[in-house]
Amino acid sequence: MREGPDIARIASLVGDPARANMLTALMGGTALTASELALEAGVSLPTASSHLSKLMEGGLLTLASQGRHRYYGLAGPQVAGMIEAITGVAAAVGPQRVRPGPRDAAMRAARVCYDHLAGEQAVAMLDRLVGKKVLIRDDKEIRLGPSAAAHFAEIGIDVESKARRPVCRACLDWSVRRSHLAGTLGAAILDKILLEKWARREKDSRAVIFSPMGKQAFETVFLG
Amino acid sequence: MREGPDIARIASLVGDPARANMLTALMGGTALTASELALEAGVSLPTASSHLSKLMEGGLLTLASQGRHRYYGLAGPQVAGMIEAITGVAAAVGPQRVRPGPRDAAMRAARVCYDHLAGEQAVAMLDRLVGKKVLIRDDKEIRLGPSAAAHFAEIGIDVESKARRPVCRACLDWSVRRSHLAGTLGAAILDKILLEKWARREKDSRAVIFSPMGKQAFETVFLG
DNA sequence: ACAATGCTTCGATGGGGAACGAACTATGCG
DNA sequence: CGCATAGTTCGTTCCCCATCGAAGCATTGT
Repeated sequence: MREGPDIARIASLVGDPARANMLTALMGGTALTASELALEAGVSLPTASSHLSKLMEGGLLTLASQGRHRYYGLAGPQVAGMIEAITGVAAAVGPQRVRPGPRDAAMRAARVCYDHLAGEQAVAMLDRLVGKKVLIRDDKEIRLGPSAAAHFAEIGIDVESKARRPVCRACLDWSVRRSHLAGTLGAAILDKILLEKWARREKDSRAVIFSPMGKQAFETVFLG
Repeated sequence: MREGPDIARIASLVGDPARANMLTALMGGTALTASELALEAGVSLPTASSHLSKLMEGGLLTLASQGRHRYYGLAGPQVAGMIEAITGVAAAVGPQRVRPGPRDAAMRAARVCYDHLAGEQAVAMLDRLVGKKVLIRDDKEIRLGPSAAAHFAEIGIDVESKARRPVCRACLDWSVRRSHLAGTLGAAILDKILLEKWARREKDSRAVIFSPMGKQAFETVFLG
């Protein structure tokens, strides 16, 4: 019978699906509110709150209170490294799934992540925006570049942040293992994509299917 | 709501105390039988068997049947790395135990991590090898330098990689929070240390105790 | 002061899974 | 063969904890 660092305690904190989803969401590097995390995890607010207090007690999260908002974030790089290690094993061991069907391919290409676009398309888009210096990537953070307002106004998107929620946020993509764009800007872009009918959402799935013409338009506007 | 690699599934496997004890025991690097693991975990044989089949199904263990004995071992370095990462977090946030005992000091100084050396000694060694440009550290990756083959041949270690496993790999050290050397080269070095009797393994522990002379020899060869 | 929002606490419910004893299978030994 | 050792499977019991609705605090806005 062994003793030492209580590894089971830490692992079991990550071992609940709701908590695992929350932690994965926080891997983007930005702190999120309890409500946002409840959405990410797919549980009610009371349930999320309970989970969050457990994660706090376990030392995996930090809390920054700002008025009536409470921003939860990962406690540090060591915790992030642990999540990444677990994700690595899960990814290595997981693909026991029988042949990735077309749905999986579609999911990898483009899917909804809460309220914004994720997948290869989304990662390519963020790369391009950063390449054109419309957005500026600092370490793990993303900010608007000087030309951002003009650039997005042309497309018909207002980058003024009405809500308190950040305009830009990096969100880690599990299929590509790189960041894509979240935040109100990411949400606005997804809205536009669906509004212009460049793509439609697959029913009962997070996959986003672009029409041939829609893909062309998307690439012209965001990857051009 | 997120999807992707099922991290909760993997984490919950580690999240049970009995299973966590088994995995920790297997971090020593040697495969153990079901009965031995039942003892380590402090559970009955049927319970242990049930846990082991779950760990097998989760892909965390390998099984080698030899007659009526069934030897369970960690599935690979990636799994070992994950356990180390979790241990690191647990040690960092853990209930700062009243005064670290001598055993803990020994563990911090040098211990076995699956099949290679970890602890302060191992971190110092990697630093020195990188300093001498025998190894080259790129971001998170470690490669052989031009002089590596000659350098290790002198010591009696062949750096030719026969297996598919990488020769060098960085492994995060929970006690020092820095990387040490894993991979086939790391394993070969541990082999040499034990073969030359520079150090012995503490019974029922992962600690590696250097003799005064052995430490001297080790430092001459690897830190000189 | 009152309403609205964001979040936590409380209490009741239900399901999952960890535990063990007993019975069963498999390998080795005389 | 029969007996012993090593492990797994089965069935039962029991406890922990994830879940949600309702109610309670706290902060902000009007």
